[in-house]
Amino acid sequence: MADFLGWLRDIEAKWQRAWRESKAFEPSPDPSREKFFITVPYPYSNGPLHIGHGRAYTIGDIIARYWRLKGKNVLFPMAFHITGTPILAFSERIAMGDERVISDYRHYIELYEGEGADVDAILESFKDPLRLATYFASKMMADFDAIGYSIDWRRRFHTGEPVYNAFVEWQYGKLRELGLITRGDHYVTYCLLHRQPEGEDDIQDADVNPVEIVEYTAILFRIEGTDEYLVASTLRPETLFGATNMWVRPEAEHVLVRFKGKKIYVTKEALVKLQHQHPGEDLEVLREGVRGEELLGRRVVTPLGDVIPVLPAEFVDPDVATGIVYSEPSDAPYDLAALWDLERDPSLLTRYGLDPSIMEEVRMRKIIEVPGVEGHHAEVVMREMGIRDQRDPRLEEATELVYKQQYYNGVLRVPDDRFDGLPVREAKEAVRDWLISEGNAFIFYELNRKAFCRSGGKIIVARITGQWFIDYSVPWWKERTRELVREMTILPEKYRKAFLDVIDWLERRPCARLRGLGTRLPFDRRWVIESLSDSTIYMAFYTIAHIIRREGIGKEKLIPEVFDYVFLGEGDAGEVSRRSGIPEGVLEEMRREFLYWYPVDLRNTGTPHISNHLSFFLFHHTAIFPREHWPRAITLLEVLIREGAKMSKSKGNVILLRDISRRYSADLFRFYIAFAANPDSVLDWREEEVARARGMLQKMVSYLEDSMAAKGGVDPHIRRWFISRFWGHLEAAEKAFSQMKIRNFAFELVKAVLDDLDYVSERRGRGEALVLLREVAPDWLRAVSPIIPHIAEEFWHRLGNEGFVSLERWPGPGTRYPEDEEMEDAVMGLEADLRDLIRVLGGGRRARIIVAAGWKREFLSRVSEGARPEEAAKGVPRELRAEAFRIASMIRKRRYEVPTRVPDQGEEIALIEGAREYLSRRTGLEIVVEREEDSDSPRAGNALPLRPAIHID
RNA sequence: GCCGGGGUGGCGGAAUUGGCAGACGCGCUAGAUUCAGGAUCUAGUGGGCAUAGCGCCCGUGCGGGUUCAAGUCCCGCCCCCGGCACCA
Repeated sequence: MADFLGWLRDIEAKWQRAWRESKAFEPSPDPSREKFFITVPYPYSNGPLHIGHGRAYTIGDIIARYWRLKGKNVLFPMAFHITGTPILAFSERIAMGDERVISDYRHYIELYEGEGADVDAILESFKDPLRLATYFASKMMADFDAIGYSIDWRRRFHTGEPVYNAFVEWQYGKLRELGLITRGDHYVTYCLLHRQPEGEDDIQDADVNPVEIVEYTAILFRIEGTDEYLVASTLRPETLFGATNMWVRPEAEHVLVRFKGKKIYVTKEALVKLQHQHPGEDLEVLREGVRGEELLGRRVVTPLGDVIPVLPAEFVDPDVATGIVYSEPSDAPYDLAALWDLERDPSLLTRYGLDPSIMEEVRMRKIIEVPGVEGHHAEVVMREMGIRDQRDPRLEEATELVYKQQYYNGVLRVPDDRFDGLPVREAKEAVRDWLISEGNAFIFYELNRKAFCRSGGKIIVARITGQWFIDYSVPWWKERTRELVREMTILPEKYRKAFLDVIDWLERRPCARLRGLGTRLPFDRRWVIESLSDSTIYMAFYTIAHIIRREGIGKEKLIPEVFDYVFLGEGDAGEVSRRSGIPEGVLEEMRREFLYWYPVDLRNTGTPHISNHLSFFLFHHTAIFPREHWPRAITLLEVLIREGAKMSKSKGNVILLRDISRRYSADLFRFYIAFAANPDSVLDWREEEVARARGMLQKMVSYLEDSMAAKGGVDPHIRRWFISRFWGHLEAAEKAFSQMKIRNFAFELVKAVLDDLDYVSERRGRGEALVLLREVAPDWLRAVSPIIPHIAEEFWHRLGNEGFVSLERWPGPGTRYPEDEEMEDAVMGLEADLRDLIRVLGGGRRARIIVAAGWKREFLSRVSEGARPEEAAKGVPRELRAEAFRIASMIRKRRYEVPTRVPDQGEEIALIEGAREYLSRRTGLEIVVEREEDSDSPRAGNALPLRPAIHID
């Protein structure tokens, strides 16, 4: 075939059209048939999908088609997700004229529209985020169709549709009634430029260098003789016991503010953070523009009552926490280094009018004991590393080293019974809690690093008040969900543990934001339900979406009572009809449809969803639905990479789904996805392997074409062998499928059968292979149709069949002929042995094949029927008994495997005679068959049933 | 750090859960055939030793252990990947 892929694409388009026109995959409830409801999470429609997404949909479609073939009434629906900020953000950036985004989207549009389209007009329309979303949704539909997915598109929707909003509002009303929605404060990364929370996606480099929120303890130190406080921040409040002095950066700008009734000094940077972390609280600024040097030389009283001086240090960063720190040189390398600097160079003090004698007030104390560390820990480490001053960049490393050792092995040694003897990791929390409870400290949130949003705005930590949460920590809810996970099917099984761990780990989770597309919280309309939280039970909506659309039912009619009735069976259809204005019959139809299809039989998606979407999916089902409507199974896929590397836009190595039907072919893609890797391993898309897969399909098609009109005789043994193997492959495929080993499934169905056809071609000639293929073709086409439905459909019709192979039944079971399989294995083994001998001997002219004597067959027949080899050997005539025991010992050592049925000598001779021409052709030897009884070869005694002795001359 | 998943030939990766490790494929080697195409076909391919075959020894990150039998189970290490919560 000159242009195999071209031919494939043509038949693919043809059959896709035929399926669509005949509405082949639009199932309705049919109580006489078992249903199978499979879902794959809907895509987020902000741009074209790539083959990574395609893996889950393709495997999903293979599963859908398989169960359809097994006779189930299969529903495979799809919808589109538009909730959240990304679509909104892209739309806004297009409206703002962001060149990079515009160029990306222009490119996407060109990809789909081709020449002559008004790209600018379409781009212009994207200023409306909904238009952007629906544009890509419709393109995704076309992409999916072009891969041959058997989706029921009547049920599609997107998450911005008012009717969907009504559904989600109902869901959240339910969750609230159940007491699963709570409200409280929440700390987030917040952009000062945009004045809104911004997550990882909006922060520069956050994907590679993560931004985390860390908790400092901000401790109040009263300035002696005043009612004002310096507030120093620390990650290690337990070191307060060793505090020797305060550090202030001389040139930093500080402010005096009234906070929680006290007058406190912090840096001006810290003030902004305080304001965002304590919104709505009185934060009265009393003095501004206080330079750090003004504070130097004062004495402060620690919460422990010690009096310590305020000294200058340049390592103090005014933009970290409160911008002031206290010094604990025994355990903090930075502090010790700064003290050394001051001792070494008194001018650092005198320049601020401080008398160097102030250093005498600094009294280092050892408060943490670590086994094996003598003296001050910081000093020990710094001397080892050779660090001398506070500008040394290795101070970070030294700090980390000390902290690590102390965290694991350190014990606090202080004159305070409450804390003395506590391990460092416990002391830290104990001291912090004590300080806070006494009003001497508060928590100050800070980032682990400086961060800026993509537009350059500074990111800080802010408190969101009145944040709505879903409270996954509610014990009965967790327990119900655990029960579900323990009962349901999860494949591969190894992920079940991951689900249980996620359930344990989940606590409260914010479920709404103040920005983004989606559904508003019904009980607080300022908030939009966050995108992962509005997609947990939407599979239920598929069961009625087409009816809502068909009937033109609007949001206003979809009052909560409608969903109560349809999904929970609550209330009375007549009453609900009166209230909602939806005809009673329609309500009942929706109820029937839901009851028929629910629960979800299978949800298929990638492992990255375990810790979020899939767990929420399970949680929400157990909260809202009765047990009989909980999901039945989850199947999981690992990710897809390309040529060993992750696909990413920045690498420019993304293959779009759109390209599949143009650059490859639907069946080739499907086959490759199925064949390249099992779902639980990473699939590496490699062009060379794709070409290999194409070669296999081409070979398959070529066999099929040639077989269409094949007829003629076939060797009966070879026929039984082939037919038996064929059904064996189908059985193996079914078994593989049941374990989600899709690769093995594809292997058995395609490669294994092709290999057998090749073998028959070699053994008996291509003509016989084609006749055999013609015999099994209808069954083969049915079986492969889940993977390569277009090729299957094409040849199914060429064979003169009516109707779609896609709607046929899985074939079999067929007749197996284990003896023929075993006998042919013997021929293969014989060939291999002959080849070995030629290699060892360096050649040969003639091979005498000596088949085992009759007495061995009688003896071994008894073994194959279940007798123990030694027992059976006893029945052998005395003069042969030694030989029989030798064979028995071989059997026990697995040096010889007894055939399941030992053929008689005549049969075995016929077998080898039948293979003589083949063996001769393959080995270049003349083949002669002899009986052991008649042979004068010294090797004749080696002969065993189906393992003849060989004598080469 | 916490939670999870993994370390098997030159490479990607198999091993029905304790039962002949390396399936399948890539690559490589040799041969055949043909150049109308990214070729195709045949044989070999973990290391070592042997050889009239249907063998022997060693080998699954490291160190111990259980067992007739361990890639698989147990104990202790090392390394890699993913996730860690207003992100679709």
